[in-house]
Amino acid sequence: MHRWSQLFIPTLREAPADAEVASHKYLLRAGYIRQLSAGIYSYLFLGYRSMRKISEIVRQEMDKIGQEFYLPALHPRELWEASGRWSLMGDNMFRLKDRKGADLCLGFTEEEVMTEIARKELRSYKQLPQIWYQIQSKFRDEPRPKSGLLRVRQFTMKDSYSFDLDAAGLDISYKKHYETYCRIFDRCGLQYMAVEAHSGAMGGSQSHEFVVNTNAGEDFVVSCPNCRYAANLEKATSRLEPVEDYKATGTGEPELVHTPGLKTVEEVANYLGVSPKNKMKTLALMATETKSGAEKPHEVPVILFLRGDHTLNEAKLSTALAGAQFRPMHLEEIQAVFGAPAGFLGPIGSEGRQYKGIKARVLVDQALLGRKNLIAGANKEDYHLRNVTPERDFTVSEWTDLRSVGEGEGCPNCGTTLKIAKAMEIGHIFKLGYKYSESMGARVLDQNGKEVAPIMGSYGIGIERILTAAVEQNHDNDGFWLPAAISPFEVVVTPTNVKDATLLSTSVQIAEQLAGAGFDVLLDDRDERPGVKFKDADLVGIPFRVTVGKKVTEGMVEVVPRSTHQMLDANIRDITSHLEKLLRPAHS
RNA sequence: CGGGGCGUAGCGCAGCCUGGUAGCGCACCUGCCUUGGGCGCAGGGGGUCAUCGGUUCAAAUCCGAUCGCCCCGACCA
Repeated sequence: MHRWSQLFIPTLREAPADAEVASHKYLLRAGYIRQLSAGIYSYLFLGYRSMRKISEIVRQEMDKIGQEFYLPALHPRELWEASGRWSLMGDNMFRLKDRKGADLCLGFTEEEVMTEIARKELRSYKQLPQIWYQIQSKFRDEPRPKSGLLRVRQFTMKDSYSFDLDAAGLDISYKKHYETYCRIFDRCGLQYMAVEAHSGAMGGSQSHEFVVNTNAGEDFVVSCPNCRYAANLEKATSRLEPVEDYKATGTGEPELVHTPGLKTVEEVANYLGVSPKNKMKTLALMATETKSGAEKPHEVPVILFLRGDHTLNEAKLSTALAGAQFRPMHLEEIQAVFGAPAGFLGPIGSEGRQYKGIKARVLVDQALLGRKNLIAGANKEDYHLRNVTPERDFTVSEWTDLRSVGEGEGCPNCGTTLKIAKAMEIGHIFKLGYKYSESMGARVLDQNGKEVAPIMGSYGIGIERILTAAVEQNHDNDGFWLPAAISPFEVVVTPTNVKDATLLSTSVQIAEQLAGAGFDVLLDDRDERPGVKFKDADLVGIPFRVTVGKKVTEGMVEVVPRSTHQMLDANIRDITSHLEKLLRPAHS
């Protein structure tokens, strides 16, 4: 049992003007956290107590499938050179030098350290599978820390890594993590979704994100209200309504139309009285590729074609370009590649286009497959073409999924209209494949005595994100309430007046009784007016309050759930069983 | 990094345009009063006005630079 009067719980009437999202405001106001610098926070008593409970849930569940390690946060450069990520991570990595001038970095994630251990220690298939995890600080020099604890530069991550002999083994390790993550987030009391995710430039064949719906989130998630389909917008696909193609005009061959000064899809479609769905959109980009030969990176022109009303999904393009960086072409580059200005670019002749002798890569979105008689740019200023038909008028070497799912489109599985909502990522699981074991040289002997690289997976949970998500999901104008399992206390006992000896002694007795029954109890024994205590109790997230007031003379107190404020009178004799029903429903 | 905004007491803000006295609310300390939703009265403490430099008899205020923080766009737990 803790006594509020002796604790440091610095609650604030007003939130600092800098705080915008609910979780940031309320965690500050409730005295959970204080900011030290951009994206760097201190956790005070209540905040850290909640974090410890979250970590403990994660630990208990992870211990069922893996083994906990504790790895260094300080890593030598050589380790990251070995995996090729020392340069790849760029400015996102915190780097430093030791007194001898040797380069070090702060742990961004721990594939390298784990793989280093595997490389040195694992020798035989008999030692596989392994699942190793830790709960540790991670350091990322984010370009833009934001939204309180949502995007920070130092945070706590549970990260685990699996090593298996083959893909079938990886499937099992992956599934174990999937199920474990569900148990963890269930126990933390979150409403979450597992969605298919973009595996990023790091490769890897399969990946799921665990997300929580909230407007404070930074991702968009596409989900089907009917079947179980759910995916990050970066990865999502949809079923498109069929589009009626126009009848060919004239000879049916591509035919120039004069479109003076009309550059956008909208303008051209309006002018010609056609639908953007029957127009092609052309995008011209420059990608930066680094050949595996490891010389200097060079730029490759990339030409993309999409349906006129569709938008490019940059994550999908990134996958199509194997992770290469890209940027829009400059106007001079467009002129040089197409011989025409932006706004009038089109597909005909794309195969032969090049820039400074480097042949352009041409990608065509799948939604154009089978379409006919489209409107497209003519690669001639102030002209477009009618009757453009892919594969007849220009060759398509790659049909690719490049478009973002739009509002109102159908589920790829069942056709029901998809929902798109903002979400916050709280966990992510990846099948890594052989990337690290190969690059770093981890090898075991298989049953035949042959040397093989173990196949890996990597799995993360953001501990602070769980707290942040819970606050985002459960707040009102007075503060927030946490699921009991991750709240710093389960119940606060509030005497309305500590100068009244009966109220105080009854409160102490109730608090001790509840603590004795295994509840995590806070006694608000401060000499404050009841209003102050009620306001603070509402602010700090504790899910239940027991108010000890005048009714003690009749042997009664009030039990108030924070989420609803629906107070119930309870007999003091029954207070323990009353709270057991509320807080331990499974046992009673 | 590109764009925008802001730095004055622990928090929220005014003062700056038009240079000369640093102010308000909350919080904090003392006393009284009060005790079911941030109560009241009286007294009090606390500020290198982000930093550095310039202009001036005189700078929170005008000028320049730097730093920090927040927000909007490319990255991720």
